Amino acid sequence: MKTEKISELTTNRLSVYLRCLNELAASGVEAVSSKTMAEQFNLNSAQIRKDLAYFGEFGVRGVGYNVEELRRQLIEILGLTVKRKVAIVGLGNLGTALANYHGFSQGNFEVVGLFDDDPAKLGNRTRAGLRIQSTQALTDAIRREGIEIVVIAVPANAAERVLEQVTEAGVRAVLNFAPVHLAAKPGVKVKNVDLTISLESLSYFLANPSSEAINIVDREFLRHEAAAGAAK
Amino acid sequence: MKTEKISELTTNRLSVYLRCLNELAASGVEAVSSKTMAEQFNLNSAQIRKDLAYFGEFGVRGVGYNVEELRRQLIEILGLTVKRKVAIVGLGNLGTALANYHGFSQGNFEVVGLFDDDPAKLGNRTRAGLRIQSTQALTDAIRREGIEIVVIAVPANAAERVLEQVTEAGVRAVLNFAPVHLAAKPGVKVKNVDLTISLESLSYFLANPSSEAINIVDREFLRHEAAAGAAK
DNA sequence: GAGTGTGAAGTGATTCACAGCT
DNA sequence: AGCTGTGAATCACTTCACACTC
Repeated sequence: MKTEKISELTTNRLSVYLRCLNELAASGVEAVSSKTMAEQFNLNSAQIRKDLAYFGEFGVRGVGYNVEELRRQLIEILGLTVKRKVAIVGLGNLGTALANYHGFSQGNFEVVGLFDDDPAKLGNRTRAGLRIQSTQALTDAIRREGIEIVVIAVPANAAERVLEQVTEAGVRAVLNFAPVHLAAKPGVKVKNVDLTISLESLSYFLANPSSEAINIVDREFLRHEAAAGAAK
Repeated sequence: MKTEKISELTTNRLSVYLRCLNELAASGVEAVSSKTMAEQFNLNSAQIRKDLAYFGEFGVRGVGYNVEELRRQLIEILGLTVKRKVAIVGLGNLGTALANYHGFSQGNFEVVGLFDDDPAKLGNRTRAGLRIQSTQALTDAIRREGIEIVVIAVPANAAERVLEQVTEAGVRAVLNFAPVHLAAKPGVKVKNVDLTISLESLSYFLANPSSEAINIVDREFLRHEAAAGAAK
């Protein structure tokens, strides 16, 4: 076990390993080797071992990893032992979608607040029965409810302002769907999901079929897309 | 100008540059330097110059880049001169959201088909007035309408099957929202958007505040998340 | 024999630094 | 003087290969 800095590429892969272990556990499999897991996502087995070794010695030489135990360890490492409260800001099409999206409220993340500027939307409810509130109530709600993650689904020009407001209120984790680069303060993490980049990347590929270079495509599985930029 | 292999990290950044140039053009700015652009997304100016230099010599030494011309060039490079037809498969919460999502149908991408297996959904219409069709009609529609991009928004266990079907029908670009690693055939590009990984990544950060290492966060802006794995 | 944990080597991406053009 | 284009240097990530344990 080392105490180096952990790359986000590594932690992203931990999520994937966890998913894999969940399935194995559900099928009653008790042990698994890095090689077996590696084959599932064309990844190198050494990479899996290395990723895990950053956090401890979870395996048994000659045997492999105990599925249940490794699963518990990953849950612990990823901080999934506690439920995180989530607020969604911006209830346009995408925000509304996310509010109704099951995988979102499911499991370890619970959407507890919806906020929008548009007076016409106030009071509307999503399928889950949550009421849309004014963004003026956001700061209060974050503090009162202990909201840890904010999803920004507002137009690009409003995103920076929302980030400032929620950072001010003490939020340190933000999932940003607005197509802008947000400059986060140190200590605040912004993950970006940029559908335009994804689509244009596909467009590039369609326009330049030669870019298909098989070995590259392969290796690019699981690089992460975009993480925040702290100022300076 | 080189003819090396272009990394997806580079093409993702091209999208960002284009966005920036669109704004500059809208504000009437005529020329811009790599340094100015770099400051906007805390990126290194050499990286911008290098990214662009893969495709040609667009700048003028001592002066910078002409906004309009570089914009045109990027549009050309990214294949955004033609409109790409898009189909969405899986009209659950997320798929429906995407179908109604404006940024999607806007600009260079046009959603022309919605497909779902659930008989109860058939015939339903989205805001834009599109009818949901059976997935049995998918293969036909792809060929008839010239659909180039398919968005997969079905549950994890159905995603692989959809990928096979649309690949079979000739689609070479796929945007996958299902939380699984899809093994694409060579020549087919799959971009993954995995909200679970994003959320768990934020959870990891909340659970391990020490992971905040400022210089790393900075550098991680704009790495891409996950691209397909071709078999083998 | 099988499979982990890990230094060392290899590969790829970013940044530096500067020659060369305007 | 200012800014591009690019080889060289640096840095980060992945893969190899093997000592070690069960």
